[in-house]
Amino acid sequence: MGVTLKQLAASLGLSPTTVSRALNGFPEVSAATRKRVKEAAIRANYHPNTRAKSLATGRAQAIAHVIPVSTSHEIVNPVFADFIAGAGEIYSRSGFEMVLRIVDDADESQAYRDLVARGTVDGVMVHGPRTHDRRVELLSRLGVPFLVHGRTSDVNAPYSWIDINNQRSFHRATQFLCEFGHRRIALVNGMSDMDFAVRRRNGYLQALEAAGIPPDPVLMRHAEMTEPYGYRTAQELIQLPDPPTAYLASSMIVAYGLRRGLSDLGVTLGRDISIITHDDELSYLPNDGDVPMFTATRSSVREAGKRAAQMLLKLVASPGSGPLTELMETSLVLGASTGPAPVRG
Amino acid sequence: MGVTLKQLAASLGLSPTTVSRALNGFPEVSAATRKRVKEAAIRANYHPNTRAKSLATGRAQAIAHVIPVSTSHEIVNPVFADFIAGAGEIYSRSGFEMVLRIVDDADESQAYRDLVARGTVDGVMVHGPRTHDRRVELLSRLGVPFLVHGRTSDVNAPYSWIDINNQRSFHRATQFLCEFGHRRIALVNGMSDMDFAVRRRNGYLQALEAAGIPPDPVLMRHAEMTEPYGYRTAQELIQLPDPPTAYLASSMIVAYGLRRGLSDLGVTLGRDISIITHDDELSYLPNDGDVPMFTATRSSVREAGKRAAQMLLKLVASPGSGPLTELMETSLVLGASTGPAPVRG
DNA sequence: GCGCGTATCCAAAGCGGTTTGGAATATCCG
DNA sequence: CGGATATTCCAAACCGCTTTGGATACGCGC
Repeated sequence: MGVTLKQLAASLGLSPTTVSRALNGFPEVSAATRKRVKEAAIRANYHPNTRAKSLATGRAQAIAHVIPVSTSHEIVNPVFADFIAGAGEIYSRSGFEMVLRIVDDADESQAYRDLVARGTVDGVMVHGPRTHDRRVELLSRLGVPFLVHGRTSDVNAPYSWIDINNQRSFHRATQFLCEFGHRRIALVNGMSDMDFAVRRRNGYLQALEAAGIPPDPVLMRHAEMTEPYGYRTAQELIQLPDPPTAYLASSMIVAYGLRRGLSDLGVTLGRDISIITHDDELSYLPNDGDVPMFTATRSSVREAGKRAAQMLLKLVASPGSGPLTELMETSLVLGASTGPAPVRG
Repeated sequence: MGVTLKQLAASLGLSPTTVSRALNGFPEVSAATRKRVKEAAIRANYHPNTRAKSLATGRAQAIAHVIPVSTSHEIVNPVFADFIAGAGEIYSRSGFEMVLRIVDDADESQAYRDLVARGTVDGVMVHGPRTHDRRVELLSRLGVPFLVHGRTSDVNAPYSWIDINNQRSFHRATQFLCEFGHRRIALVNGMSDMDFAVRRRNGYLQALEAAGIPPDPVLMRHAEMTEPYGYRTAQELIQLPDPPTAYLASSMIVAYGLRRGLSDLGVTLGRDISIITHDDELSYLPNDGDVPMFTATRSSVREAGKRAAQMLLKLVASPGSGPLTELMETSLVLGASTGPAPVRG
């Protein structure tokens, strides 16, 4: 353990009060003393004890990220890693700590209560919101600043969130495919209770309707976004009497699966069959270059993490600043995986 | 904020002392009182303030995970997410908090000093060790319990770690390929300064030597483990005058890239060319089924996270318990991506 | 009835900081 | 030079909990 304020003060022949004020930039201390104190602090490698400080000030200087992992489908969404990397950068710059909680969604409510009652953190980041997410109501009631990465429907109370424009993205992507003459377009989506999945489906359905294409339930898939899910889906759908000529994938991982499933059957992407995927710009799955492999709706989840952290810190600093919201637009990036619908034989 | 101990005590007509002892199971309190206190605590949704508690006890009840992210190669290793999910499960079961630090490796040393001097955590988990990692020495000197996920060479002081047997895994995998008649085996490895990459290369080299195959530097690749890296490598190596008939990949992501690179050239895995990959059992990249897609050296990184957390908690509980080490063996799982070396035309 | 052990509870002193309300010294001004 | 005003520092209370060292009351044996 390090030096305490008291020890430092004693070694300088000063009171703890003065040392505290000198280090925290209060005006009631002479410039000479402040300099002397600061130098001594560095020399002694003095760092104020976090717990004591936050007990005294009432601020925890920490943000919790609560990551739901249900026992049923134990998938850790790979976007968390990049989102958290972005947020962490902001936190350390602001002297905040990031507390991570992996929580089974069965006792999730208890986890939030606990976190707030114990005063462990000043704010909460909510991950993976579902369509009707009770956490928003719970956290509002608990009166702790929080920000949702994504949104949830059917909640009347206002709340702070950051999200990408899922609906518009998938609308555009679908529209783009329609303009290329595709009429059988499959939607390979995430779990149906996730809010983002619903919004993407809405965008998809609206674009189909605008193009006068009746939606086909067989072409709309929902599941955990793994690579084999993409593979399986491609292999299944291609056997349909009237198979899709284009696919919309909800993540790069799924898109890789689709691609593998299709190319195993000798299909050439962008000629025989088209794929558009959402691309979170995960660092180990870059979809870049002059002509990216996939045509994609692109948005950096790492950047979202940065902004989310900034917004949440603002909410913590001034709780009255009302609900903050940010809707990030995605860019539709043209890659090698799309082309006009093949002319029917 | 919740109820305080003092308030709870006042509402019961008891002293804070007695309430504290009642809740923490001390014997100096009557069964009747204890029952009364516990019930009141639940009714009032009382949770002891973490900061006050740990200030009083001197234990932070928290573990730091420090994740290095260098500005040069900003990759967030996808295994972190699953490792952390495993560790987090153990922590919450033991009432510990997980503090995450994303740290630029330039000021990494400062981050550890800070963390310890401030008393923010009781223990530190070290991620992504390099071959000569100075962090081990630093943390030993700071006198904080720590555990390395992986190992580092050339450190004389003993330290605690958990690792998979990288060398043995890649030895076995290489040997397996040799027995199938392969003599041109590429190693598509991670960054060369990472400790795991060195150990895997050693295993590979030893197996080659045992089989009487001189190593070819051209076939040994090192880079950040992205999918395009695998793709590019496959496309490059196949153009060699004497191209490899088998590949060893350091991760599923890289293996996917290799597979894509090869199948784009019309290669059939397991017949024309073989691939063995290391498989961390990432939840969104399952390599399972009756016949997994890839023959793989398999080891669950999530399980490693669990065990690592348990070990670190043990170190924190009894610092004298000496360095704890665990070497996890991998299993070599036969999949569809390997077969005998093709007979030369 | 007295002394003593035991059961039960409490007052007060920390833990390491911040912050309020002075006190002591220096500075200024008429 | 005396009093008002800054300037500079400090003692002590407090944040919410644990824990030491009693205090009180009770039961028991002699």
